[in-house]
Amino acid sequence: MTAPTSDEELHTTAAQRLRAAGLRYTGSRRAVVEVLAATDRPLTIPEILAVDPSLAQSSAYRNLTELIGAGVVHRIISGDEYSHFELAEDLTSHHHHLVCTSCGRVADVTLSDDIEASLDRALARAAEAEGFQAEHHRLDVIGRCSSCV
Amino acid sequence: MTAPTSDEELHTTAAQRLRAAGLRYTGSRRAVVEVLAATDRPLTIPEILAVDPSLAQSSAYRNLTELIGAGVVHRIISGDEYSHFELAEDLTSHHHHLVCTSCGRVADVTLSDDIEASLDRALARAAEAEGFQAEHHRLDVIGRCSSCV
DNA sequence: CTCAGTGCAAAGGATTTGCATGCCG
DNA sequence: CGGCATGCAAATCCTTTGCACTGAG
Repeated sequence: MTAPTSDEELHTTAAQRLRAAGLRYTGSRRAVVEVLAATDRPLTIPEILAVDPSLAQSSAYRNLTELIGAGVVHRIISGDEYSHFELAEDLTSHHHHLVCTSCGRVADVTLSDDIEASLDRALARAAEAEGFQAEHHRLDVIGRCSSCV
Repeated sequence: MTAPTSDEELHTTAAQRLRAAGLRYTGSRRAVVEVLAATDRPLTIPEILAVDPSLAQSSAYRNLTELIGAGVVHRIISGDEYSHFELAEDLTSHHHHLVCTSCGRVADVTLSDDIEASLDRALARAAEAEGFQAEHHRLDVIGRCSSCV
């Protein structure tokens, strides 16, 4: 459950998780993971393709779907535009998102551990009261980024 | 900023907000608001149309868009399916959502005031550190509802 | 060889939009 | 009357899928 610290470790983990799902860690899948690892914010498909134009759009979509299924990548549905993709939280660290209502850009943000802990407790309690089995939470801040003020 | 307590007050507020945007509070717009007011969870377009089959799909989409613009309705992007719609928070009360990964159903849930307060402070602080101007936050719990365990 | 992976193009599906008509003010 | 509102159908556009081909084991 420790987050990998090196790129090598990241790819090893990714390969393991894919293999566990009966899938291969191919060159293009590794390329997608590398693009996501090289940035500090969730990217859209067009952004990923812009970074590595050798990737085919359909394969990018398909590979991201597989990577999500294998628990290597996480998908963020931010709004009316493209989905954003980032590495799974246990490959990076628990964080949340700042979503700009103007340009759609998404940035990462972290909260202090004690806020997270009390939030988790409160959510688990509330979910249980509704007969819900909570798996995780999603917390986004909606606003304007510095370029769009 | 006080939440309306009666249906009458709700419709008055809705009409005011639309008028402020140069729009009319027509019968079908009122019908949409009534459907949303009559339920305790966010609904999809098909669900809204099922409750009131006299509504046309395109008009429902268009009216919801206008109502969102006027601050009467809020849109929830839950996942790969339809969007969910509910009355704006200041017409109901601040709450969050339990999203079922299995059936896509969305339920409302509230947290204690002190959790909300400390969360707001933490988010404002974190957003500011990123040069973000926070407008509001969105917090969803992802999990399984009682029917889908 | 076998079967997953890839790329192209076409299909899918929720949402939006064009256009002619209806209706409130 | 003027202009927003409505409904139908067609268009959009992100995303998924069919199919034939390539490549790793």
